[in-house]
Amino acid sequence: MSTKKKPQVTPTPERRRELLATAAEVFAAQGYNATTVRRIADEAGMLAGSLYYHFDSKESMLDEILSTFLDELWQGYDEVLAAGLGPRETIEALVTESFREIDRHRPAVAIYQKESKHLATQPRFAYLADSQTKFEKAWLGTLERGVTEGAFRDDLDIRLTYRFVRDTVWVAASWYRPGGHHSPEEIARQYLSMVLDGIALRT
Amino acid sequence: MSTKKKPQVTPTPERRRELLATAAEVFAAQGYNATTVRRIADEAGMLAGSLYYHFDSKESMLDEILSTFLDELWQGYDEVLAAGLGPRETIEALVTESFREIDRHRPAVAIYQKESKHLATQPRFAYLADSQTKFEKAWLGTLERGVTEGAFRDDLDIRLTYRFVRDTVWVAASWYRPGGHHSPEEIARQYLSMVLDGIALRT
DNA sequence: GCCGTTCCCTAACAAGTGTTTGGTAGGTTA
DNA sequence: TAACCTACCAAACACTTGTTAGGGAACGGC
Repeated sequence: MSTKKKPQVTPTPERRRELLATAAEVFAAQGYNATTVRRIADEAGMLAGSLYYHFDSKESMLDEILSTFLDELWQGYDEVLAAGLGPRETIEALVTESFREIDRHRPAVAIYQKESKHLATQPRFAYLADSQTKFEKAWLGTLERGVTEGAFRDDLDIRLTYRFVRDTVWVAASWYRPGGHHSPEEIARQYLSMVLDGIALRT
Repeated sequence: MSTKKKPQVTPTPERRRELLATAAEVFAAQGYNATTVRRIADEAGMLAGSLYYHFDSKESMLDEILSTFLDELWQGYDEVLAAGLGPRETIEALVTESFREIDRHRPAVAIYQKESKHLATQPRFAYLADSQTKFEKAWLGTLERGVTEGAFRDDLDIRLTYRFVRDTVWVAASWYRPGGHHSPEEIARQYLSMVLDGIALRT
């Protein structure tokens, strides 16, 4: 009468990632603080207390979600930055890589967008602030290099430009859905086209 | 022995706006769900229960903050849309007006950005969904008109363009601080310059 | 002086929160 | 068969949450 259940849900390291994935999904949808561990457990088909067999706190789930994402992000970024490309090509590669990360870690990116600002003040999440500093150095540095080398306009406030480019890319995580009309690369291509050349028709 | 207190803090309708302003500030900084009424009361220099003399719930504070903001926003938008401007001029006016609203209602905008998505599902906040529909109609319509009239490029996914423009503008609320280097109008000018003409140097 | 209004405090409530403890079904190993 | 480990459940814990009820100080009008 009862629904048949798989005798063994999944091997242990796999199961952990599954639970983190569902937790990330709920965190992204409802917000971290608005999400109860009972809700996560519900979504995972178990009871709240059972989560504590796999993780030692709700916060450590969030921690693992964010740090895993950032690790992979910087793996990609560092590769791009070490390639020795020109400013324009570097920006293009960074934007493309960013959209790939959004494609792979959409919930994590959404959580990062919403919560990182006030999380970064807590010691446990200090790496968020570190990452942001590193992030700004990479992007802003590339833009500045682009201005001196004549690739980018010099009549704009460079910090405004930085925030402009940064935000346009990462906010996409709030509406992006994997399996949509466009691939991450296609979205990156069009975004780059808009950011670099504008949406107005050249006359 | 007790600290001297102002006999009357402020007249009654003024006081209400003061409390909403501090509440909005805390909501924006910490997130709505992460904010306790005790924290708001603390910031306002009173105890939690005392807030309920002015408002009947925490949710109604949020409601009033958001609806007040949206009312004023649409007042400005409707004026622009009724002016009968061309597509490019309409976009310029909408962007400028948006940055003015961010300047005036920064906390409300930040809250709206973070919470509107999952608030819109609740009946009480149905007006958020309505507003978003109206918003999309105005912006997307203007962009489409601009494409057919030859003001904007026709080789871009128009919905992608819409989200691009919309996001670049409103995300600014997350970093904007009134009294900074640039006025809202100056920020709007530079943003429009980037969105319309791009950040790459024309050759 | 008395009354009423405004605005806040004190103290508590019930519901919901993250977390812990002890137990146990089922599989694997010896 | 016995011992053991994995992955979960059942039930409770301490605490925080939004909210309420009753009271009281300050002040103005009469």
